[in-house]
Parts: sequence; C-alpha cells; structure tokens
Amino acid sequence: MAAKSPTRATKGSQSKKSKKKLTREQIIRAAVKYADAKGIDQLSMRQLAGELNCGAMSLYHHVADKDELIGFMIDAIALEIELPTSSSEDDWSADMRAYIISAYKMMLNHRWAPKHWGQGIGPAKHNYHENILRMLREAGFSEELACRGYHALTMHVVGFSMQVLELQPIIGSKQKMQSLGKQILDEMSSDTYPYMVEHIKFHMSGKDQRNDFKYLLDLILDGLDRDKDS
Amino acid sequence: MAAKSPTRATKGSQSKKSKKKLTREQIIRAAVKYADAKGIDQLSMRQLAGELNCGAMSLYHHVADKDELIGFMIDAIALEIELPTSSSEDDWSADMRAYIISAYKMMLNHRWAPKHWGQGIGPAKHNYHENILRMLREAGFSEELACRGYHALTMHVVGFSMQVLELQPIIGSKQKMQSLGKQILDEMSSDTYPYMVEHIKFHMSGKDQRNDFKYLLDLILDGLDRDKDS
DNA sequence: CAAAATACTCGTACACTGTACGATTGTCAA
DNA sequence: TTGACAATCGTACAGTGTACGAGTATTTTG
Repeated sequence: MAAKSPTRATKGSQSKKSKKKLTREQIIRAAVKYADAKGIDQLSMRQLAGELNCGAMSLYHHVADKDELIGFMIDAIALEIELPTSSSEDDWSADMRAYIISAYKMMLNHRWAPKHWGQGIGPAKHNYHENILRMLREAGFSEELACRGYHALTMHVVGFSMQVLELQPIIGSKQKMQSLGKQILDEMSSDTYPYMVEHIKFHMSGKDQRNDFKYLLDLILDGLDRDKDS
Repeated sequence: MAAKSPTRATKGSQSKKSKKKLTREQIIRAAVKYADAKGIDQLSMRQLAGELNCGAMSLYHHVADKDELIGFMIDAIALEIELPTSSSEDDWSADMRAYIISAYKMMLNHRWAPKHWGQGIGPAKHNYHENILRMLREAGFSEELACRGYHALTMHVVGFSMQVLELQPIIGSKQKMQSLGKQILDEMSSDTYPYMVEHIKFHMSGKDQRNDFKYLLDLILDGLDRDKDS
C-alpha cells in the first residue's frame, strides 16, 4: 500500500502536465485511427507522435520499429472480426460464411489493411486463422482439404477487398462514376478493348459488388462441401 | 538521307562517351531487373540511375514520378503472360486454365508484383484483362457471370501469389523449413493454437502449394461452368 | 529514508528518400 | 549560323526511419 500510493498520486498529476502515460495500446489505437483517416502513406512516426503529443522517439520504447507497429495495427483490427455464435451443428458453412463476411467487412473499414495483412503479428490474427482451421476440421474435413479451404477462404477475403478498394475510385461513389469512369472509357478505345469497355459500363450501371463477393464465397463453400465426402 | 547520316554518326559516338540514349523502355527494364534482384524496397531513383550510369533526375524526363514508373514496370511484366494457342473450341476452360496459370507463374517470378499489380497501367495489362473477359464472353457467359468470373480469376492470381510469397520465408526452401518453421512452432503454444500448429506441420511435411493453386482454380472454373447453362 | 537501478521521454543528428528548379549541353530545322 | 527544342543532371529542400545518448521520473534495493 505504501508502494501504491505514490503511483496513484503520479497518475493524478498527469492531467496537469502530461509527461508519462504512453501505452503501446494507445499508440496502436492512434495509428489505426490516423491510417483510417489520412491513409497509411501519411502515417509517419513524427505525425503519429504529434497526434499523441509526444516526441517521435518516445514511440520506440513501445515498438521496435515501424514495421512492427504496422504488425500490431493489423492485429488490433483483427479483433473486429466477429465469430458468430454457433447456429446449427450440421451446417458448418453457415457459421463460416458469416465469419468470412465479417472479416471482409473489417477489411473495407480499413482501406490500408489488405496490403499489409501479411505482416500482421499477434494473438487476434492467430485466433482468426485458428478459428477457420478449427471450423473446417470440426466439420470433418481432412487435414489436406482443411488446408486448401483455409487458404482459399483467407485469400478470398484479402484478394477481393484489395480488388474492390482499387476499383472504388473508378466506379465507387455514384458521383464520381461519371467523371473518372467516363474518363477511362475515353482513353480506352472500344475497338481495341471492346469487352473491357462493356465490363466497365456494366459496373457503372450500378451493380453491387458485394454480391460478387458472396457469389465467389458460396462457390468456394459449396465446392469444399462437395469434396468433403468424396 | 542527309538528315539521317548525322543521326547515325551521333549514335556511333555514344559508345565512347555516353551522354544520350536513355529510353523509357531501358529504364523500365533496368527497374524490373533491379526489383527482381534486390527487392522493390531497395529500388530508389538514385539506385536505378546508378544502374543506368546516369543522373537521378534524368529519369524524370521519361517518367512522371516513381508511381508511374512502377505502373510501367507492372505493364512490362504483364507481357510475360502467355496466351495459349487455342486448343479446342468447345472447352473454354482449358485455355483459361493455361492462361491463368501462366499469369500466376509470372507473379512468382516477380515477387514485388502482386502488391503493386493494382497500380499497373498500359496496354499489356489491358490486354490481359481483355483476353479473360473475351474468353468468357465468347464461351457464352452472360455479362453478369463474365463479370464475376473475371473478378474471381484475376483475384485468385493476385491473392494466391501474395499468400504464397508471404509463406515462403516460413515453409519455403527445405533448408529454412526447420529453422524458421520450428521457431514459429515454438512461439505458438499448441494448447492455444492446436489447429494452426497442425497446419504448419502439414505444410512443413513437404506438400506442394502449387497443387493448392490449381485446386482452387479448378473449383472456380468448374463452378462457373456449372452456372453457365442454368 | 537514501541511493542505486531501472523505465521512459525526447532533442539532435545522420543517412536516405522523392523530386522541384534551373543551368548546361547536345540535336535538329530554318 | 542561329534559334528552338529535347535531354541530362547538379544542387537543394522537405520529409522519412531511427541510432545515440542525455535528461527525468519511478521503482527497487540496501
């Protein structure tokens, strides 16, 4: 108790003149927030330090280097993936479907995430992968087929969100559809690229890409299910 | 002829004291070669200029900025994707399969490519996309299903190669398999992540990932083919 | 309680990046 | 020959990640 009271007193004094309180969690939270808002290219150690009202080098006592920071950021957002409360026992794909869609939505909420997903390190990301593998194995898949399903599903999440995020500036919001979309169509002669022109026009006609994600997801799930008992 | 002879004379004098000959194509070729060898992180304008024996700023007369250069690099390697000479008319998926596999191999030959594939600009990449769309449409797919198939296939190429390239340092060459792989297994308690441990060990037992690529590819192709006439 | 050890912050400095600007040089048309 | 233009490239600047070490707070120890 005698040791604790000065600790608390110090904690109280922080509100006046902040000199001590940086946490790794705080840093990571601020970094994620900053990357979400301004893009991850704009995220520099100095900018981040400014956001936290501290010196740039202070960050390095909680994080080895910028790469590690990004790794932690990935793990932080991996927490947002929601594991559904198991609905039914005999239909493994329903839970999996919900889980994968949750991961996909998380990616779209953090536009910088897909490109850096690979360097993520930490328990949340491990849990995500563990859960997928577990669901497959518990559903009765062999080691080999579980491996393939795991890679197929995780790849689908990252790959598709990357593709959508690349396409969004072109056919994204309905205001820009005409400006940037038409501009590309102008540059691209419909003689040399007739099918691409058709494809872009098809997208510009207002189809929802989310359906495309689910279409391929179901294709994978159904395919796996079919191979399971053969 | 009178105009041409000084041109040729100038070209001949370059061999003595190089002062004029930079081409955009040369720059791009050198950049691709450098990125392949040392990694794209090491590719800076100064390094590249050194490789070409010219000043760094000279590059900017052939390329707007570094992003555009990378865009051109992507287009350059897109040329390496080989369109198979059409084998049979009634089986659209055979040609598509070969084409996609060729694209996948190209990605693995340029480890930096998948992450930057999106910012590629140029005719070779357009042709790649145009060919996929054309093959699907000519096979009788509707606009909508061709759209989905196109996204599914292109995503599979980029997404899977990214995943493989991330995994290679861990379970890649059979020499490192034991050092880095075992190290990860040590860090990852098999109590908390039993299925991940099983999965890594499965990979370390020497399975070929290329089969996994083809497995999912066939799953997509078969799924599309099934939906085509329904 | 004093002193020594430790944890943490952060100013300065260095090597490196992309690239704006403008001087310089080479090439060709009139 | 001259004037226009294309191309090279040295210098400079703002910004990056981070190594080093001095300063300060906090905790542990004698």
